[in-house]
Amino acid sequence: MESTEVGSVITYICSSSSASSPESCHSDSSNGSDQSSSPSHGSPSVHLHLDQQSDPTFEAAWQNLPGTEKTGRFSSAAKCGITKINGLVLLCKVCGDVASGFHYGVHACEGCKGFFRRSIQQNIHYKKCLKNGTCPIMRINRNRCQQCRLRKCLMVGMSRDSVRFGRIPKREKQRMLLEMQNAMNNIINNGQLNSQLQSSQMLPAALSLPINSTESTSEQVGYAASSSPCSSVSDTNSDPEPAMKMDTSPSSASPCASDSGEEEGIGSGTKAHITTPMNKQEQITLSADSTVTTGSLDNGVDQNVADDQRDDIQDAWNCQNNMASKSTPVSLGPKSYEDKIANHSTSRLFPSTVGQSQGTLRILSSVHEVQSGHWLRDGRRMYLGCPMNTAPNIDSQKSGHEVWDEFMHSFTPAVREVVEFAKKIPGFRDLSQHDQVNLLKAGTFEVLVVRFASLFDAKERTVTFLGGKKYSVDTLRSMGASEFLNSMFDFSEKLTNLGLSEEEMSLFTAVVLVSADRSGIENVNSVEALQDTLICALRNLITKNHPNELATFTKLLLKLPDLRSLNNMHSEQLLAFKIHS
Amino acid sequence: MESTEVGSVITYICSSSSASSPESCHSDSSNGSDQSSSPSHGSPSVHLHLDQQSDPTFEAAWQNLPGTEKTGRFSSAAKCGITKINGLVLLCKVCGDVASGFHYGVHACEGCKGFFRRSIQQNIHYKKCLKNGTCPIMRINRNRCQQCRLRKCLMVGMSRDSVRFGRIPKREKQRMLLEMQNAMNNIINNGQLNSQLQSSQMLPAALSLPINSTESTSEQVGYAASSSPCSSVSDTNSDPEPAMKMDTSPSSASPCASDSGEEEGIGSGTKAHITTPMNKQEQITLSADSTVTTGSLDNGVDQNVADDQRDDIQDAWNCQNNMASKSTPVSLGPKSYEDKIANHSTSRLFPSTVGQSQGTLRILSSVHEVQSGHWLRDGRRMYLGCPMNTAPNIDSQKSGHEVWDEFMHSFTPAVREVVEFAKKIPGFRDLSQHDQVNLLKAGTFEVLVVRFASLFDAKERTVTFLGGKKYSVDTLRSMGASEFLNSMFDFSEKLTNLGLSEEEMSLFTAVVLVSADRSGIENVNSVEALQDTLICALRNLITKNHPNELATFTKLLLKLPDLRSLNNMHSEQLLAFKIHS
DNA sequence: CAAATAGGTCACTAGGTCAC
DNA sequence: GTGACCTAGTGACCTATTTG
Repeated sequence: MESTEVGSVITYICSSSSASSPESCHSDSSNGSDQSSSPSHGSPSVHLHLDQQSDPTFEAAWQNLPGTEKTGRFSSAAKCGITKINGLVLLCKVCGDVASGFHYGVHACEGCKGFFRRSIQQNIHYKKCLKNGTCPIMRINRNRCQQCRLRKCLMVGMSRDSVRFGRIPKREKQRMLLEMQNAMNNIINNGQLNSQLQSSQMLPAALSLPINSTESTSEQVGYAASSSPCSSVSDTNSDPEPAMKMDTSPSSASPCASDSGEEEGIGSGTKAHITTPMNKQEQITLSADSTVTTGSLDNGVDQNVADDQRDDIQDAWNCQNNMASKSTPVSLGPKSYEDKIANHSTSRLFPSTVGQSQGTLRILSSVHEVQSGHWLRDGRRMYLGCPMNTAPNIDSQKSGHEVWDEFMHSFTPAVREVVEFAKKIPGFRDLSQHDQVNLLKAGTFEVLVVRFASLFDAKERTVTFLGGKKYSVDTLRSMGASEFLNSMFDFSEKLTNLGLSEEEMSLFTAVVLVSADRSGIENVNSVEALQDTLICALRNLITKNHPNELATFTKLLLKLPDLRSLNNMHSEQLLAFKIHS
Repeated sequence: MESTEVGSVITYICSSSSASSPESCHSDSSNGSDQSSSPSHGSPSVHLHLDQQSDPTFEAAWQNLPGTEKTGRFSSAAKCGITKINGLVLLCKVCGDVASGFHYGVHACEGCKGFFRRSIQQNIHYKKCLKNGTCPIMRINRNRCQQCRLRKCLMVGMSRDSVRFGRIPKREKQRMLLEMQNAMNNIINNGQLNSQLQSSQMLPAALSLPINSTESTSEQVGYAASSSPCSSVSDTNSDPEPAMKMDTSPSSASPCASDSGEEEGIGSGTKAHITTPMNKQEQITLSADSTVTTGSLDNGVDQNVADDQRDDIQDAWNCQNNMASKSTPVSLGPKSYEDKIANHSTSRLFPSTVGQSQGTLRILSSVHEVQSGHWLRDGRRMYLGCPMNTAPNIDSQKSGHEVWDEFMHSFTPAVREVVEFAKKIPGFRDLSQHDQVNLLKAGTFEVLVVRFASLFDAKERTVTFLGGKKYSVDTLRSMGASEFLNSMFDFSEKLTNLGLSEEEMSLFTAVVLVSADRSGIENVNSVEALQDTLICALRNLITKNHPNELATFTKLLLKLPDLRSLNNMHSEQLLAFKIHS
């Protein structure tokens, strides 16, 4: 059921380099192997990765695509078990695995093809599903419930009657191409579609998209998933009020108050205030509020904040990801926050010096590509692995699309908040754009961890999801990433135990961001200077508020390396989930 | 994380003996029925026994292999529950028994497979381990502690999500085979089998092997590559004097002096003193020191240090790597520090949940495996990428073996020193062995970075290698890893600029070690308590020595996240170099 | 013919069984 | 409970067949 829906989304993966996958190619048809989904069913849901190798026929259409440079390496593409259209790797409509072709009327992988064949050939009646026939069918669990798998096969349109033999008619190919182009265009030009894409891209989305998370009523806000589709919002330039309250009011003491006078406080100008849900109540409030907030979602696009820098940052980001996004809208897709994080580790893992021609290498890089493109179909996967999500997939009976939608809504605002928050940190905007972007790229996750620390209840061993539901660690653990979870709990517990006030937390958060990994920073000295200022302010603030200031301050600083480790674990976890398809 | 480490080892076990289990062969495919590979995750750790029966195709290639005597026992190999690749019997990643296949994402024996299945099917909660959850899991004792066995299963990556059905892709098989052949060839052709293996194991080597780094004349020392092959050294139990001076003399002020009296100093008992080359002179001094010390190396196997715990740690390590090393000497090889570090990132990258059966996945996993197997032939690669080496390979005209030998000699002492240093940190040995080992595994690199910071001359942009030669950044950069290099320079510069005294440096180093990544730590509270004590001592010391103590102290703490990032970059760099083959 | 797919094959594994 | 065996599947490859 859901894969398809998801399917409504097109997953374009930019494989700049190579062919994505792997495997042994054995089908000669390389390029244009597309096949569309002629069949009514699902064509729209073209799951695919953008692969460089493309069919000359369509080449023109895509030539502008970033990362489509042809290396010629796999141009043959021939004999690949992978089905591509124009470099777009198609995914199995049943389970999301890489499709090997158009089987029984649907793009499917070898596994689902074989399964369906056996099922109909022998007219097998599988034993009843134990879960009411609601099992999600994904690559990793497709073998757990045959009944549901078969149901899914039928649902997405597999049928003996839909078999298509022989070469793909040019017409169909053409049609398919058009369809894809339209989809692409929509993504590019349409504010809405965006919502889907953007959400998937997290950060960029946050940067360029208005969240209808709407203004925050008073305190906690918007993190809760707003189920209202943001599709209605088309104004990409509008700058909605950040879901997180960026308090500039006097109510929040200047974080940089430097009473001790040792160093000067940070500029008295703007002050960034990040509202963090520290207590249980607030936690709950959070959800409640968001709901409230949600009410005004659609209309609440906040145009007030003139955001001169937003675009710049977005651009910078694009540059970083070197996707030539501007010219090729499609590229927007892959440039996701998620990607960012993943690339984080990925890029380090496969530095330029590496991803060469070697077999192993090539494969790895291709995986990289693939993965980067998986944001869509892997949303689910990420969803599975990220406790920050609105709800674990376990109890989800929603369609993949709904789940995805929720997921995206739950995160976009938060990420955007981080960006907004950063921009209000005195001195942050004085850094070069390049450095601002890099700090955000490296530090957004860490900031979010700090901010959501209270959602992890170490005593009860539960995690309150952004949607307001609580889940036990065991439940979550069953979804994997247990080590990461443990670390998150440990961190959250320690941080919470410090009992920081909101302003202290805000200032600490600023320090976290400015302390992000320095690799890639142009002007390290500037960043360091800013960090010094912030740290000084933090120390002063804590000194003022806490009796045993030093200990608290020190402990706070010691949280930085922990955050760094969590960040790394998360990157790897993400990559894992992405790859795990 | 560690699961991998485990894996990282390639165990070539002479099947003749082992064969613990085997027996009933039932799979028809006898010979070539290997499976290898693929596996992702863990595979690297291709644990295998060399089995005689092998695929005729490859037979020739391996016939010379040591331990390949044919017993004929498994010659039939047909219908064996044993998984082989080319005659190499794969071992269970959980207990070391002979693997019957790739179960739940990991090569496992029938026993562990069944155990894991029952555990997850019935969601059994085993009763708590009586030994703190530190039970080593080996074939002979795997049934003694269910909790630990399950933990180990999870640790090595077993997961329902990692199931792989169907046949193993040819490519992967092929690749795996090649890897193994290379490794084997290296082992076989290279006389210094041991030296290679050992060096490749770094830490273990350091722990168990006497270094013949020979005496150093007066200046540069010990770390300097001693070209003498250590193969001659057979006394594994000898305990050479650590090259780094572990000063217990009063000369070095107690690092934990707590004048301020805010907190108690660390126990007045043992004091760890690490001599760090901060200035050029000292740099030399360092060498001198070590030299001096080194003088007693060959003969001076320092037996004084009654090292009761050393073996324990070694054992723990072995256990961790669960290679049944004891019985099979060869297995010792792969358990390397290098591997450790690499696995660090590797394992995180390809967690159990990941390495699936799917194409994309599978490939990744195989890469993972492959890489793990690279410890040997990649030694060179690491060499290339690590500026800490005695000399960059650029000017090296030596044979690969010599280079490798040098490399290993240059590092072994340093790593050993870290271990020795750790043991002298007041309170460190009070931690559980498991935690001691994990802290060392996670923190050794960071400690070395701190210690060698002065070797990076930011102003001149040169790096003084352990052999005493200086190289310009540009020269080094040409070998890749420039980002990493830059970060190393940045870090070193900042650290050096703080102008810390030796004792401050030592204490800081202790803090670094105890602040290592906590994931995988059993008793976080103990570690934290120790850290608190050390930090307090550090603060007091700095407060005493520096006017602007707070700033210095704060800056020092801010170095911790930087170190963490460097550590991660290094892991990735290592992995990259390894993969880059 | 070349391009593509249905179906066949069989290397492989999850789970079930049942003697210990 | 454990783990050697067995069975029902699973899915990577390959071949036969269809179609442009």
